[in-house]
Amino acid sequence: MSKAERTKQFIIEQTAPLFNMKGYNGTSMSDITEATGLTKGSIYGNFENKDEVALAAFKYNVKKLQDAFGQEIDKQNTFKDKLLVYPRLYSNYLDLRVTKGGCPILNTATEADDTHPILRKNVEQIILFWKKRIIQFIEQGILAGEFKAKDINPERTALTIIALIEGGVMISKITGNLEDLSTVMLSVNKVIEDLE
Amino acid sequence: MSKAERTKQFIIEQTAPLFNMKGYNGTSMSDITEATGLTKGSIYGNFENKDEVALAAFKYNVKKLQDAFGQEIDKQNTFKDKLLVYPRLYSNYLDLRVTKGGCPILNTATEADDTHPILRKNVEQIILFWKKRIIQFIEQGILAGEFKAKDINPERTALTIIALIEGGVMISKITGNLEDLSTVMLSVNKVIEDLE
DNA sequence: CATAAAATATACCGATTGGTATAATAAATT
DNA sequence: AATTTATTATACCAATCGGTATATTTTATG
Repeated sequence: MSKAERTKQFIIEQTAPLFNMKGYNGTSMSDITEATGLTKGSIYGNFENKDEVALAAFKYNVKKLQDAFGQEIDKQNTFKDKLLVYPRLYSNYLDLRVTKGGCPILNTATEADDTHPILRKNVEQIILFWKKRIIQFIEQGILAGEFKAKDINPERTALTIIALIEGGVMISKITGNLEDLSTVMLSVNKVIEDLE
Repeated sequence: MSKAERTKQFIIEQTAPLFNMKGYNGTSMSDITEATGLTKGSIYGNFENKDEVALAAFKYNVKKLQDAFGQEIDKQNTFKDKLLVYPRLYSNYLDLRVTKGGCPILNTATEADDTHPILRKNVEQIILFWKKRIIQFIEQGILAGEFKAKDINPERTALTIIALIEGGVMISKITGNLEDLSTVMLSVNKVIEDLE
């Protein structure tokens, strides 16, 4: 890894929590130079503009999320257990502070949906990818005989799980009560249990 | 209503959609003067600062929401029907454009949680009030014999309904697919049906 | 070790930010 | 109708915004 590549990575790592907490509009270039200890020349030598830093920070935060979940999902042998990883890890997600400032998907989605087309498109793709993954687990679970084939709507179930998670994070962050999130995760558990 | 009061109300009405779409940080004083056709002198003659405009706009958006739902809830005779108002109205909430830019609770919560203590506190109170209201409907429904007394956790059910709604709004707004929200609302329906 | 190339720092740009003092105007009161 | 009061417009403020040209320093290469 060249010096520039390392610096680029360093900038991303230092600003990712910033963008997740303060948002795109709330994070200024001086916030970025302050957090990294670097100067504007250095930042603009490694990134085209603020948009590129924000996008890289968002992708970094999402990757962190996906890595944590992907790793745990891979350990599971049944599709039900794979699905159950979501409520289990999210139950103390805010406590673990995987991504400081809450869920980057939720944060970026609500800020960018009406204002920032590039970020918007990126969040949309992440959500659609996530939905597809859950749908696949459900469909594979049906084929494997884990779940009942009738009365199951994989897409609806996937959307329900995602909505519960993101809504739960939102509630928990605003009340400051981490238990709210784990309470909502009990409902995600039930949704998964009801598949069989 | 005095001239000043009318102007104040006018400013709120014109800026409420702005704050809901572009957020607190994304809405500038010039956005406000442009949207109202007034000058800074007029804005600052009616409001202390930008914070006050934002807070008033948020409260206005929430009231609009509460009025629409409260009115429909009052029409219902059973507590189950009162609860069912939420999924029914939210099913085409984004289509109705009651509050342009999506749900003000969701938008303000995700922006303010780590950055804006005053707005944060206000959103928290709204959420707690909403939760309490749902819990009351459930408890009254149990007393009225509409819902079964056992195996029901009113708080958990309330949090689940709110999470589903807010999560559903977030998904629908980012995908641009209004059907996603109504799909998630089917799950809210089920949560309510399961109470009896 | 000298030199070329890459990376970072400095100093600046015009535009915009939220906010204010004061002047001009409109409304209410006598 | 005259005068006081309330409201709105104008003109300005320092600070910060995102961004850039250039100088300096660091790193890699011959």
